[in-house]
Amino acid sequence: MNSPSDSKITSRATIADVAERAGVSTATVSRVINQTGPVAEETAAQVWAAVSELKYQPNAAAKGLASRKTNTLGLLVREISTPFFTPLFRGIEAGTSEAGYSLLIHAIQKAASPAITPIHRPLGEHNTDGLLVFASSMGETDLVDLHKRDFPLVLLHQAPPDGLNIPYVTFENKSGARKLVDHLIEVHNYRRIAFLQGPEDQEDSYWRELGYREALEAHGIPFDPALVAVGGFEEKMAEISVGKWLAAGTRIDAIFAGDDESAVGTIIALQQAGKRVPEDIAVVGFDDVHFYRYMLPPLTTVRAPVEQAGREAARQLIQLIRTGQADPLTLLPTELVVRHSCGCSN
Amino acid sequence: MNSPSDSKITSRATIADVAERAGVSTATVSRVINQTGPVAEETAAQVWAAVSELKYQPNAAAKGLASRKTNTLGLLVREISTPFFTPLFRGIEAGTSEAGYSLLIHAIQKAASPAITPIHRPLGEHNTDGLLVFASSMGETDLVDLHKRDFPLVLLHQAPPDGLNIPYVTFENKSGARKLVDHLIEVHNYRRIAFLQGPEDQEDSYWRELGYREALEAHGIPFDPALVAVGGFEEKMAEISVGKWLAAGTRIDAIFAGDDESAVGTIIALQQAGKRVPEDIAVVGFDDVHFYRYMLPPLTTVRAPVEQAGREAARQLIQLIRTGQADPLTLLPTELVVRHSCGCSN
DNA sequence: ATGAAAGCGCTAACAG
DNA sequence: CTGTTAGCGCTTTCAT
Repeated sequence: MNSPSDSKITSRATIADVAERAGVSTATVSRVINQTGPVAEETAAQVWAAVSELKYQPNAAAKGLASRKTNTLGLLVREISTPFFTPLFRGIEAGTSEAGYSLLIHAIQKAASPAITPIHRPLGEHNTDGLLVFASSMGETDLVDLHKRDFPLVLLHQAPPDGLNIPYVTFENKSGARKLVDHLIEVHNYRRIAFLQGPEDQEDSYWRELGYREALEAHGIPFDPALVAVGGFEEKMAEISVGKWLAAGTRIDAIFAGDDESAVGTIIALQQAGKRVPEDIAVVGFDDVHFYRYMLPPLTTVRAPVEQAGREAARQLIQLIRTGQADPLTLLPTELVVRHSCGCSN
Repeated sequence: MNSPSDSKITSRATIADVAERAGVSTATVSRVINQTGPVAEETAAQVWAAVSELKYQPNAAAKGLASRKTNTLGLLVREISTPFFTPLFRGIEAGTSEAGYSLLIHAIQKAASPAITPIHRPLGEHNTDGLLVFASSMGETDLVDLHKRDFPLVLLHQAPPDGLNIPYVTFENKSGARKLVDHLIEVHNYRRIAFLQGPEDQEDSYWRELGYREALEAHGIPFDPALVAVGGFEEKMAEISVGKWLAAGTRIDAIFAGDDESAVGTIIALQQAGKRVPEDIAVVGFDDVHFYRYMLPPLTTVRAPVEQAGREAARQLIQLIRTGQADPLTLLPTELVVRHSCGCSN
């Protein structure tokens, strides 16, 4: 098929090579490849032939320079190792590649001092056509800055600062939490329900707490500050907080751990203290992390459509890039998943 | 600080703008920014001042075009959702960003027909300075092709085809499996030990099976084909295979599930059939997936340094890009983790 | 329907 | 130590 001369190919074929091979101009090659502008069928065929003979692949940098776009989306995240990240990432990747974009990732190292924002600038502009910003991975200053410049941005699990019109996708944390706590109260008659807060800068946590409080209020249960502690959406932190409650002898019927990670920590702390879950104290989580399906006891939680959120965020961003417009707020529905840790005999 | 004129900045500052502002040539600006070539301290200071005043950020595409490198590493993966992926990715990201590179990700969709390799070419060349290829995410043809062109490649968990000199990082699957099965035989006196194979194209699986066989042989236990089935490094597939053994009444002392995912499926199948683990049948996994720490019973497994493998792969690739050389084979050590599912009372 | 030519923003000799 | 000047490979008017 190929000429025998392709043994020591060092540099790749350029558009000029293709043009020469096909006997046309580079402009024509560009037209057929990008389907921009009319080209005679015959000519196009020749060009395609040359392309495959030369195994031509356009140089992305040159293309980007000339066309002023990269066909690349940037993703800014802080913490990669949460089980939460896997489905999210999967969704983002799917939404991105389905639309023909590439994904450039940048993980902010947790260790970095909080004040001094590291140079995640490489992702800022000109390297990507738009940015997906997860939770609090970018400082407000930078956010405002980029937005002022009309750089396409979509926020994930974090509301835009002030009244900035940056599209924002998350799921129904409040109503999910509400359903969960309603269940605890209505079905199981628990009254002393504790709550473990997530990280301060996590909006999800704020809304979940609101749902928790609303549920209490709706059932005439007074809010008790002694029943709220930090869980940090982390196993260890939850373990510690629960340990303190136990040590203090706080009377508790059930613990809404804020998320599944904390629920795991909670269960561990409880079991180590000789408490049975759910007989002595019930525990519920949030997110429905896949890996915890087989926890013992099976965890009652709220299913958050994490993957879908990722995909939707990518979609919004691409739409924003292409049309300049996107939905200001995308709220994905959550669903109560009743298993056994709440006391149900599922 | 800034002039009040920065309200309607539309296009970004270019190197020419900086040069003008600082009263020097673009070449000088380039020199100070990239620290290439000598520049008077005073001049440099002026340039930096101009840079920050203009909030200048180099255009990556232009830089890439001119310098013929992208400072970007590509990562090719097939399946993102395995728990295995999280730590791997974390390691890769760390190794990549520590060296000042960016990470471009491309996940091959599983659904795609096996024969027709999709165009994952965008990652191929010119978009990245090198490629990290995970397991069998790239067809051999493409691999050979890229390698022939001297495109920097590092393989993860997959040996290079033929005698191709492509650096390759993985962990000590064989000796890990050996240690595991030795433990089963020597400590617990099991003789009828079954093995669940991973996917055919997964090299890891091959080596684990070899370790398994070696252990049997070393203890004079004849290899019994009836004790080997497919697990696919998947929960469901393992469940099915174990179900078949159970249905067939195969006598089994212990099951080496190939990996942790399969171990979970194995335990589920066993428990559903009313068998106790480890009392009736012991189960061991491989990888030591973080999320399964709290499985019941606690899983005896082999800890694979997944994150380290990712980081190391990134390092090797960068070294290959920079120096043209890298270690042909990087073998990371594995460690036996004895918990309870093997029969030990840990 | 096609070609010529001017950049896109930056780097890298080569002079000075 | 600094400036001039070609390109890098591709897109995109503007002619034809």
